[in-house]
Amino acid sequence: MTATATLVRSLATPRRRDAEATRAAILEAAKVQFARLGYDCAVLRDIAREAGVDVALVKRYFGGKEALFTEALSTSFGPDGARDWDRATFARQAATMLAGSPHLDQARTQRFQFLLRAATSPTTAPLLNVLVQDRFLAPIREWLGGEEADARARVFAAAYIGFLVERLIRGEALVGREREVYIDRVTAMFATLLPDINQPA
Amino acid sequence: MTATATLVRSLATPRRRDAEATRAAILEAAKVQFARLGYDCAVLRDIAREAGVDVALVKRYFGGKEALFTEALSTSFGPDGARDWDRATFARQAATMLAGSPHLDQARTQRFQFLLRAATSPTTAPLLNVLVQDRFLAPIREWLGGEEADARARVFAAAYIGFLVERLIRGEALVGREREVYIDRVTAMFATLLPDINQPA
DNA sequence: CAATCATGTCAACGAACATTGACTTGATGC
DNA sequence: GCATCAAGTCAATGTTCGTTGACATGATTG
Repeated sequence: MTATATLVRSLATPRRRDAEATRAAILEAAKVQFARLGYDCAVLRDIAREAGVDVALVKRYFGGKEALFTEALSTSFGPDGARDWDRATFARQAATMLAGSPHLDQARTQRFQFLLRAATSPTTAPLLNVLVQDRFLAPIREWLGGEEADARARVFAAAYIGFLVERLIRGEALVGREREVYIDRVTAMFATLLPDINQPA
Repeated sequence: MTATATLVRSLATPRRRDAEATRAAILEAAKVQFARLGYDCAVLRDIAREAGVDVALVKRYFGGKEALFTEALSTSFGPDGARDWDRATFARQAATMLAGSPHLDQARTQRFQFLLRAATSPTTAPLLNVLVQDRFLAPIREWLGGEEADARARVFAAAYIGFLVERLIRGEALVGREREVYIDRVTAMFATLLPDINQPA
């Protein structure tokens, strides 16, 4: 687990005394740890060790744990969203993404874990509130379009969060037929939110 | 904040040396704190203070922090809603329940917060997993019946949690037309999980 | 009244962790 | 080559918190 990161750094960039690379390594390790453990359980020593760096450098480059978290969180909110989703296959794409292919988009899953953990920690929740509104809810609403776009966007976001939580709780990856059924079901639910589909009375 | 609990205890039950009452006070204070802060951020000293009790008594009555948490979680996992749902109106009933009464129930909100915090902390997630499996998933699965009941039950539970989370985050109650639209949308999603409805390809 | 046990109090230990500042090492410009 | 400064290392400090065991006190029973 730790070995990989340290190994990569020591082999790929054997030169030391590279401020930029060091800073980037710390930030990357921080994202991993914060996503996996949340702000409170993540430990600076582990982050530093995973980056192959001394703990004191965290202070030098970021100022402290909270500042490091803030920067990691902000940069994890990249322009990822639903912009490139196809309207016809939107529901299935979202469902597939939630099912989480073991190899495909580990980075994306990690980011969402990061956000969820940030949202449910009383320490970091305030920091996240604005970001969610601006960079997640608003784009989804705009992309969905149609009547009652706002309500549908919120329902989508809510269901989405629910599936994320469920995946976090279970931990194990979905495979085989179980995965297929899961995707089908979630797809069916998301499909009800598209503007061209009317909800049943 | 602290004053209330201490006050209640000191006035209502002026007699000390009541093991049962002490235990109950600790447990109640624990539920409040764990719901508000989560397992990691909650502090035994604050729990004890809120219960008007010395910290050492936590060990005496519960054994330790984790055991206290487990018991608090377990007793907070009561059967929340109706198991006597009508199959024809199940989806709408569930959606209506999620929309909630316009005035939010504080006790229920606290329980939801508790569960959510428990779910998203790596320390306590495994503990919650078992409870969810036994007391929530299994009954739902049995009630749903039909083909792939297990997968559908899990999807339902996940979405359900998501809507709870969304309500917790927003705080404000749903009213008027907004409430109607919300219920319609959620109903449409839940309806896809009933055994007699096939999901679209 | 005395003995006994449950209940409650107190002080302190030890581990974990963020933080800090002094010190060392390497590179860069003159 | 030497002075200067950035980059990196190391040891230690202070705090928070769960835990622990010894001690005190009130109730109950004979």
